[in-house]
Amino acid sequence: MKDYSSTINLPKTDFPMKAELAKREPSTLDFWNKIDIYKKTLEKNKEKNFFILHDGPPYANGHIHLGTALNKILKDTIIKFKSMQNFWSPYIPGWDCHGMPIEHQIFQNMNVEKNQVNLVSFRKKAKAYAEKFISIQREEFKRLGVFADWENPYLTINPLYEKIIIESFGDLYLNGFIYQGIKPIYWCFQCQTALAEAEVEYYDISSDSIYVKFPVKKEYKKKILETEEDISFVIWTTTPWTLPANVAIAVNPEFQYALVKTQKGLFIILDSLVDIVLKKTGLDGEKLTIFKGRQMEGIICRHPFIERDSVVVLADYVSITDGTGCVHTAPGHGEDDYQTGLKYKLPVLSPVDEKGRFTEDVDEFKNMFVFDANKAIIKKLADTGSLLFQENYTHSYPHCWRCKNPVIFRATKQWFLNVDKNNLRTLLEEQINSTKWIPEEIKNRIGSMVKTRPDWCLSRQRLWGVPLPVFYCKNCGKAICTKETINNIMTLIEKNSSDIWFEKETEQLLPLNFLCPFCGNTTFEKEKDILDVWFDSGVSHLAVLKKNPFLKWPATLYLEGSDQHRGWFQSSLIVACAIEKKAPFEKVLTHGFVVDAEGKKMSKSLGNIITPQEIISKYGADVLRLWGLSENYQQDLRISKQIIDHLVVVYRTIRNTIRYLLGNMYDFQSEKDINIDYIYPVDIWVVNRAQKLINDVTRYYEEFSFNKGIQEIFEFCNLDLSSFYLDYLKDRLYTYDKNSIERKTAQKVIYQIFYILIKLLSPVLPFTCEEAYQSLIFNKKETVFLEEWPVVRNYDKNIIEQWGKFLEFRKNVLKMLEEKRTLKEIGSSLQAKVVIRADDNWFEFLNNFQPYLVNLLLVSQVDIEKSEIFKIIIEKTEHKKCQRCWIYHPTVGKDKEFEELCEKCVNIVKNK
RNA sequence: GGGCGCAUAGCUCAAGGGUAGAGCACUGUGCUGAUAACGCAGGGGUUCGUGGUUCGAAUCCACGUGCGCCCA
Repeated sequence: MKDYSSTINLPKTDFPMKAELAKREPSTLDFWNKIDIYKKTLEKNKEKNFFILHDGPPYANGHIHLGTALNKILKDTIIKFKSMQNFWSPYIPGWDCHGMPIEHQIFQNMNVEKNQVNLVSFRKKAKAYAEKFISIQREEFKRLGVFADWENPYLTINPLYEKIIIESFGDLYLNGFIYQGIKPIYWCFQCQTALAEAEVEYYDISSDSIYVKFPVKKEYKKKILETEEDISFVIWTTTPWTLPANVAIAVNPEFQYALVKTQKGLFIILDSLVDIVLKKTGLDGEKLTIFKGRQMEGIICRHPFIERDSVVVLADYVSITDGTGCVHTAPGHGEDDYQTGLKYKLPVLSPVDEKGRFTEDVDEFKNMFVFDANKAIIKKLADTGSLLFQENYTHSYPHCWRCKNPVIFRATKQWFLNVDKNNLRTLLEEQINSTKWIPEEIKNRIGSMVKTRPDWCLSRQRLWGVPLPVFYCKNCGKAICTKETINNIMTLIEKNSSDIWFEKETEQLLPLNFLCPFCGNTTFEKEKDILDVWFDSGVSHLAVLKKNPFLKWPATLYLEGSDQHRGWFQSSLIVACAIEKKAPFEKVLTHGFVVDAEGKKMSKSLGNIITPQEIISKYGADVLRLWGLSENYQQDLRISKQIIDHLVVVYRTIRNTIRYLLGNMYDFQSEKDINIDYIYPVDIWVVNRAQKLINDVTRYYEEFSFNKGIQEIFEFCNLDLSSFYLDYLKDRLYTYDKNSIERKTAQKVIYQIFYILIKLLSPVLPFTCEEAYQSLIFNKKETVFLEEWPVVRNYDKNIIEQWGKFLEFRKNVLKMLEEKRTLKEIGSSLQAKVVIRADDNWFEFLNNFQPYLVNLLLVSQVDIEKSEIFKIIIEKTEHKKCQRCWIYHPTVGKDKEFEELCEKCVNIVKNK
């Protein structure tokens, strides 16, 4: 038997089936780099509509993880999409460079303490550290295929950026948003320094747990019971030394409290703890009444040993299991207490100095170290008859990470941004309402946060940051921040970076001959605290969007993880509303967090961390991108070996479809070819189907639902192309004459579909699409990213519907064929003859598809007969197989010269 | 402990009161002219649990469980 494979037109392409992305992607990166793709794609859209995605700065510490990778992949995909849609969409990446984690790391490297360090050299080290990780992360982001202005990122350590931070602070200060208040912080009396949350470690210690009477003032007793007897709240504390700062008693509004009559008077105790308290204090008791905590709000008690009121307040953190249910509250000595204090506008007392000794505000215990004062205070309570009970109590307590001593909570003077100044909070809420939040539900989340949030504490007792640009007069002690001082600092910082604040003496930071605006004095001190890093990034829209004429303010889109509701979204919004009276973004899109196969977060201790580097080096960046983009990223995103394996298969399917299209276009290369008219109905269908694909995918991308778009593309490749259209097309492509109308029109369709697919996929799989695009033999631009997004032409819904019905019919035929195949009556479907008994409707419908039914069903014979009932019958064909086109045809054997061929093939072979 | 959210096939996702649906994976099979490919068919679900509303609930309500983010 003769081999005819050399006489048919088989696919031919250099585009390999095996992706080997890890190996191939770097050369695509080189290519992009060489042609300066970011600039080129940008210039294409000069003077077009703006689409400004403002990059939230990742922290310049460590390598990127899957979360940061996901964030950049999403941003990049959106920008690539918008750029192809001809939007002016520059992408200026940023980094957050100041702050605790870097400071902490440098201290560990240097192995010294905060007050031992040379500020200037310390800051140099911190800067170098940040810069090191900026370069590392930059390369890692580039490797993901992200197009950006990598040479000109915005950095919060750039002097120009720092200048804007100072300017913004000054702006807020001069408009009255900034005030000084006091707030408790962790304080190490040994190291004499403030500690951040990350710098405390919790160990168990044994403390004095005491129950203390707080008598209710006479005029408030009737709120509980009309009686001549004294009524007292029994409070509980494990830090007796904080009692001098007591200003309130907290009760839980929802719990039941009892008034208990004992030998020592009437006591208010949480109902469920009465028995325990009586047992411990050795008292007998009788419950007189029961009431809800809520009813006691506002009752005023007397402090047991200081002339001061203590008011009953409500707090839901009051525990049902420990103590007495009435919690001693000192806003100067605890975070919970402070928050409650803010709510009730309680004074923040903190009569303790930096060495942990009582100040003169506590006359009786003045200069006494607070932990030593515990005993003295307990004695005092016992002497005055206020102490009801005392025991040792073991509990977890914060300690300094360096000296390992227990820390104290101590309130210090700090700078705040007043969220209610000039109705700022109302403006924030209005602006939240007029911003488009995606998904919509997150509006509630940020809305309720802003509604209840306290003033923003801007002070940090740290070294690695931008200084709080405030001076204090050495004579009158007043804080000074004026237009003049701010301008002077701005000029200095622009020239020298914020290091200058730490390098120079106070007077050198002030304008020449500066006088205190309050008292005319000439000597000053500079503020030692620095600004919260959230303030650094919170002004990025001013420093980046406002200062660059090629960008615009407000941004079109912010896109960050859902943790940024509390973070950057809020800090940016507050700064913008206070200064510009408007939100800095039009839309805000959020994504979830990356979790493992079980939905658990990734952590060292669980050992379930997967890094982007692992995936890229094994499967390539395009597979990683496909992962992020084919999940619903508005929820948490799972990742596991199985998920990646699945995506590799999806990737291969798409790649292979593209490869097949390319392989059949190797000789399709002129405008003349493109201008042939369609003649086959099935071609017209697939072209319409592709238009619907463009329409659907574009709509999904517009709403950032990439997963839905990708699913549609994938199903198009699989269902419409692979399993039907391309399978059907093989006969036309392979067996007809190279330049026949059958083959050329098929190629035209393939060419068009290829273009559509490549464009729709290029924001998602940039490496693969570029590679495929470069394999195209004619009519291409320098890069696929200079192509324009396909515009949807009108498509005929009727055609799509008709063919949908046909494909359903085809499915039935295939099922019947499979039955015969199982019975071993046929192998290839080309061995089959299909007899269709059709009623009038079906007869008419199927006749529309003649004379192509044999081709469309990939069988050798189709007979349609009219009948009452619809039925499909499969028989084995009686014809002989053509050895060239494999179709079983009645003309096989008719030609003397080529007895093995059908009429069509005989003609083609003879013409060669 | 509080606020916000999520839970549908082994995996990624659909269905938003009326028989739970795709693709992948899996199993079987055809082809050997997309070949580390391609075609066809099949099995696979207490829709996280428990109650409630309803003629009828994956869908609406309540409570719970698990998980995530933020806060404490």
